[in-house]
Amino acid sequence: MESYPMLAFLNSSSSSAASSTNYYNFPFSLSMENSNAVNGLFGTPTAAQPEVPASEYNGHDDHQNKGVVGYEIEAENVEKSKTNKQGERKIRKHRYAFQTRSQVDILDDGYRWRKYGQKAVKNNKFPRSYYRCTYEGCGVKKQVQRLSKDEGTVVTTYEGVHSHPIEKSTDNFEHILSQMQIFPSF
DNA sequence: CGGATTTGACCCGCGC
DNA sequence: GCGCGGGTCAAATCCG
Repeated sequence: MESYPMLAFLNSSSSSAASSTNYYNFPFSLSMENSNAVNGLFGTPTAAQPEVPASEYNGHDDHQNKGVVGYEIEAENVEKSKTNKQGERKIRKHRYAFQTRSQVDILDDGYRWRKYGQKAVKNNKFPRSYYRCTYEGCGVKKQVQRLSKDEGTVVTTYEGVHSHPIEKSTDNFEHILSQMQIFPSF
């Protein structure tokens, strides 16, 4: 539970932008290029908490001094057969929750998202925003919520895998980092 | 004008 | 069966 895979990922993979200053551990953004890598990385059960409902974050924050916390949430079965009530396949989607510290809610990871909903969360004065990837055929979703207790903590939950390249250049990665203030574990 | 956002309604699963 | 909470839709609105 103490070892965070994204650290290894940052070291091994494209850390060009982060090479100059590597005191921050930025989980996604870069990794979104090849979600498979993320899938493999997080496939290893490192987290002690298998599935933590997002609501758990609010009242119970056990993130002592970790700037970034990432762990896999394996959803049992996310079946959304709203329109057609036929026999929908029970596709189990992988969900990855990243807990970061940022002043802004929108952490631009290079993909284009369209906001499609916003709901108030129980035990949280901040709402949760729902985004969907606008690429045709790409049903990747993400939701962003802010801890009411720690205003500076933002939890981003990704759901699904992108099946297309990134649209925006990764040059703005440093810009993304400028938006964030991540506190190292030590 | 076109695409993104806002926002209340609607839907659905679940627990009582 | 009903109410609640979470997730999504969609019409109105905003904005570049």
